[in-house]
Amino acid sequence: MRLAELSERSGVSTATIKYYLREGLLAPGHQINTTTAEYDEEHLRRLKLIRAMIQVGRVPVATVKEVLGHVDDDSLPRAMRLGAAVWALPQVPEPDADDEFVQGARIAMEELLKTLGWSNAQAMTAVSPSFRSLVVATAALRRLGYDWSPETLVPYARLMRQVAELDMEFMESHVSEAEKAEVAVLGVVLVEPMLQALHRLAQEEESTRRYGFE
Amino acid sequence: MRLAELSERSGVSTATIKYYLREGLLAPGHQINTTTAEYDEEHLRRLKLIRAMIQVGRVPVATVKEVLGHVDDDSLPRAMRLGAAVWALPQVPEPDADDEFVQGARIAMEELLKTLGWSNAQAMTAVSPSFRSLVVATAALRRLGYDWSPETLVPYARLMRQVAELDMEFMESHVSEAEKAEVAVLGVVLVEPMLQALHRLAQEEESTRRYGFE
DNA sequence: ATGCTTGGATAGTGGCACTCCCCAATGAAG
DNA sequence: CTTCATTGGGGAGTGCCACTATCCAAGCAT
Repeated sequence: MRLAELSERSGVSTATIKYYLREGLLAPGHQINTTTAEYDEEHLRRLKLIRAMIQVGRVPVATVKEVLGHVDDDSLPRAMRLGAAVWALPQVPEPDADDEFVQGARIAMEELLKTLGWSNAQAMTAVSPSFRSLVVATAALRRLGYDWSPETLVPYARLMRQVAELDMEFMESHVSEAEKAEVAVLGVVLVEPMLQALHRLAQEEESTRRYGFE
Repeated sequence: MRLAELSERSGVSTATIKYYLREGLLAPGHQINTTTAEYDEEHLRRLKLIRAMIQVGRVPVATVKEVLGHVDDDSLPRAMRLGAAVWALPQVPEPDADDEFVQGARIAMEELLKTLGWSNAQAMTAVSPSFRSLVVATAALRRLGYDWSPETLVPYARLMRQVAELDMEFMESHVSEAEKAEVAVLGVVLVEPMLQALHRLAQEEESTRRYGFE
């Protein structure tokens, strides 16, 4: 298939596909001659994945490239590919380490992981971007005067652990379909917006159930 | 307090505060004369909230204004203020209604809400931005060949319902502190990044527990 | 009197995700 | 064989966003 067909079947304009090719998000097609390149089903699938990451997952173009690089890195075992890909996803900016709220939040979150017994996560606290996000969000809440303590977070964390178990089960049941770490990346990039949407719907539902429209 | 002090105590540059004032995010200070305005603790608190929404919640400036407008709308009851504020939050763009995947996803998600018995959410399917996000994400997954059916989502939705219950409990326990709908907005804008971070940490933990570093 | 700070306003910056336009080569149609 | 739309490639331009910089006249503090 040529560029025009790839564009039509994916719903992405040729100009944008060219842009992705230039940025190295999409592998070049098989070059037949100076003015013709052939694309296959794998290109189409990859393009759909890229679009989903950008539009649904709101992942920046540069980050998509990095994430896909990790996904394709055959030298890494599966769990590490997922880890590397997730670590590349955009997170909150580095906090000011001197800030008292940040320091307090960090200690509280380390305590949280200890309480939960998440030993792997505990070992990663110094470097994990997810842990950093957690600290930054907690610090922001504390700065606003909310005592967001480990005890408050423990039930949230246990629920998210159950969500992660569902993720893993979904992955396992689909390994045959696309055996790459792609499924894992989708599990983060596309499932997160769904969780967010479900969370907001659940809040509306619960809020209406409790308080009605008073 | 004058502008300089507001800047120092919030960690936001005077130029940026002026920008927020211009954009109408922050109420003007009490004007003493042509060249002096006085700000109070409420301004400081509001500024911290704005910063948290922008930096941690990644909410665009224009949206922050809209959300705060709903939060301050005394003519609405609490549940509706929360709803209005959440609806103003950025969501995925309007999907192509003609797309077959979008249509299929919409039907599947309506079925999901029916199964869950979320009657309020069900009544809102036509307009709720959260429902739309859910449909768009599901359609993207289906387009990639994953049969993401209502049955797969039910356990996720039940877990998010439990999360929403925790949110409500947190809100109730803090009504005294800042009785406005502010707490509810925080519950969405700041809790979501925390949930996301916890989700990713839980995935890492669960992935390592199951597969180690093979 | 002087020099710094104030609010107010305008213009500029840098990043991002495209989008437009031009090019020479080419393959398809008549 | 001639026309002509299409191809991949590349550079420049666009629109939006969140600031950021600069200028200004008025005032307050010393």
